[in-house]
This record gives sequence, C-alpha cells and structure tokens, in this order.
Amino acid sequence: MMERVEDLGLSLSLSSSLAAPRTHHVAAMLLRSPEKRFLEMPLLPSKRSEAAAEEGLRGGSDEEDGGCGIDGSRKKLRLSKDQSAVLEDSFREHPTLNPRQKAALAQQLGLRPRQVEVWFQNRRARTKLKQTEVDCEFLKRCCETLTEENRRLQKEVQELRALKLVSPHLYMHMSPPTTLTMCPSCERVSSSAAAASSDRRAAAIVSTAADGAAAVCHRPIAVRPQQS
DNA sequence: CGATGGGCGTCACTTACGTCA
DNA sequence: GATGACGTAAGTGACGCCCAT
Repeated sequence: MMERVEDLGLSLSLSSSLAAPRTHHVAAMLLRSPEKRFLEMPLLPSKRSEAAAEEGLRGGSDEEDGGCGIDGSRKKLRLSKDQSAVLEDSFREHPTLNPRQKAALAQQLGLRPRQVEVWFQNRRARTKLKQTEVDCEFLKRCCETLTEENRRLQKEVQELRALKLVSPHLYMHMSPPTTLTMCPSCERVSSSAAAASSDRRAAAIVSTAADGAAAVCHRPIAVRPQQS
C-alpha cells in the first residue's frame, strides 16, 4: 500500500508534482493533445467504468445523476451547500468510508454511492495537497533558519581563528562561545561542554565548526573526517 | 505451501465543466 | 459578453491487499 502522508509526519517529496501542482497541471494539459487522449481511450470499458455504469443503471438516468448527456458531453453536478456540509462533517469523523457508511451517506444525501466515493477521494487529495503546502512552507523556513545559523557560525569560526593567531593567551582563557554550547536545532544545552577544559573545548569547537558548522548538535553524531 | 488471477479500495493524474473576477 | 484563473466532480490507469483456486 502506498505510504500515507499522515503516517509520514513531515513528509515531502520536492520532486513530486504536488510541489508545484498548478504548473505541473498546466504543463500536463498542454502536453496532452486531443489525439493522445483518443489513443488513451480504453478499447474496452474498464472495471471502474463498468461499475460506474452499473451504478448509473441502479441510480437513475444521466439527466438526474450528472452523467454524460446524449451528445457525450459531461454534465457537471454541483453539490448543494447542505450536501457538502454533511459530507464535510462525515469526512472530519472518518476520512475513509466503509461500504456501509458510503451507502448510508449516499442515501441520506440522495446521491449515488459512487458520487460519495468520488467526493471523499477528492477531499483526501485536497487535504493532502494543503498539508504538502504547509510542510513545504515549514521546510523553507527551516532551511532559511539553518542557512542563517550556518553563516553566523562560519563567521564565528573565522573570528576565533583570527583571535587565536593574534593573541593565543587571551584565546586560551576566554569563556566558550555560547552559541556552541547550545544546539540550535534541539535547543539543549550541553553540560559536558562546561565541564571540559577550555583548551580542549576550544580545539573541539574550532575543529567541529571548521568541518562545515553542520555538526553543532551534541546528540550522538557521526563527524566525517575532513577530506583533503 | 507458494503461485496465480480476480475483485476491490485507494491513489495520482487528468479532464471537463461551473463560477467568478 | 468574452476570457482566463480557479475549484471541483468525475474518468482512468496503476498499485497493493485479500481471498479463492
């Protein structure tokens, strides 16, 4: 089964078309010529089409259920506000329906079960799209914050190196930079850093930061040996 | 017991239509 | 009134799961 967004938590595939749904949508539409659409038409009715047709037979005429007209044009049904509200309430309660719930809802709203099913499908898609947009915004802000933090740390490293050259004595006795005793991502303050000698600390600070200022977090991390 | 095929539900993508600025 | 952007109902194919054979 495909992974669900709600199961993934903060999931985002930037390569996914969802990252830019509108542009992808438009591009895809431009690419799809009527000829291609004709070629894509199934030679035989699919399982789904058959099911829909069957439901159509059970549910009433095309005229009243929003099916295709005689000329083949698709008649679009707009759900009433009341119908939408009931569906919305039901969706909040359970985003997926079992057959019994679907049938009950369809009967209550005077719709075909297929219409209820489609509404839930589209509703789930809209929810997922919204969540993706939210995730994308969040990750963008994270990226900006980390970039800024990285810039700041690089600058601090440069300053420390300069100080070490100019006055090693002062450097050895200075208190540790506060920025490097607290992890900006998990915001935990390291107690071991305070207990360590200023000499070893400073050395660690410089070497760690010099590795790219990426391994600031004091949680167990793997620090790559610097490549030449 | 594993392979296979059909039924079913869901998803991603797409199309087509209604609405609104 | 014409037009384009947008929202959304619906069509389609693919995929995974389940179950019978």
